[in-house]
Amino acid sequence: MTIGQLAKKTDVNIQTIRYYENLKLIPKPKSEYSKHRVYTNEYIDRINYIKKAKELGFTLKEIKDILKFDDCEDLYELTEKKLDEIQKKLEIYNQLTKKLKSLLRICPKSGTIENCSIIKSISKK
Amino acid sequence: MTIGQLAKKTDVNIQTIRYYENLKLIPKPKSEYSKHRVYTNEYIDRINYIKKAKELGFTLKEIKDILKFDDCEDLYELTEKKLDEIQKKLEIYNQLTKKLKSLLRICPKSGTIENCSIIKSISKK
DNA sequence: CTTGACCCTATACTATACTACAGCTATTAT
DNA sequence: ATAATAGCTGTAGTATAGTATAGGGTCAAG
Repeated sequence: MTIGQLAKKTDVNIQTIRYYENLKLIPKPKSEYSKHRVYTNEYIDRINYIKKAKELGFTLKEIKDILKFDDCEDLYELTEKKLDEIQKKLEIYNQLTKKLKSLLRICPKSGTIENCSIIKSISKK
Repeated sequence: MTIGQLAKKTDVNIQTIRYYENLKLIPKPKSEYSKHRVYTNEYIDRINYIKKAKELGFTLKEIKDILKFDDCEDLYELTEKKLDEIQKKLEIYNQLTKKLKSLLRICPKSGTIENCSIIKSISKK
């Protein structure tokens, strides 16, 4: 399979595949009879794996680590850490939602900026 | 007030203040008797305003726009858009939390990676 | 009037995750 | 055999929000 075909099958950009290769997220394919990269089907799995892990909130750096793990506990800890991070973000976004909603509720939606409640709220120290 | 004093009072890096000036988030201070930047107290307010707006989830680019608004409706719309964005992120993070929690629940926490449920989950297509 | 602390500009670097482009080469189809 | 298509490397650019550094200049105190 060429890089273009792999790109289509995984719905990932060609450049991105080469970028992942540079970051050593995927191995350089052995392309004995060609000067172009020749991929096997395993590469589809590998890239889908990376995509899945990204969806789970892992960074590329962390994914590189995951791919090297051979001890389950390390991954457990990383997943716990990740959950923690995400819950912190959740809290921030929950607060933000409340704040913005209340700003929108009290906004007259018209008039000049001088009387704008949103501006007033931002200006408060 | 010098830039160093302003930096201390607002708890913002000196370089960051100059960076904001470059982005035109804060005006160049008129420093008639000096070749250094001389700030008035208004600059403290301005920078705190920027910090507040950042907390509300606005990007620097958006804050620049907010600072130029003279119509309340424009800001209302931007705030609505921002709320929408944040709610989308909230949803993603909520789903992520559920997923990661269930991964951690079923993880044996020990043993080799071959039987790891987290890995298995990531590998699922 | 010198010295030390602070400030100046401009440029480069950080992190993250790509994306684009120039200039060239390989492969495939006709 | 030739042309079209696709691939190659290496470098640079994108976005976001800064931080760091080199090589100077300025200011205030003693």
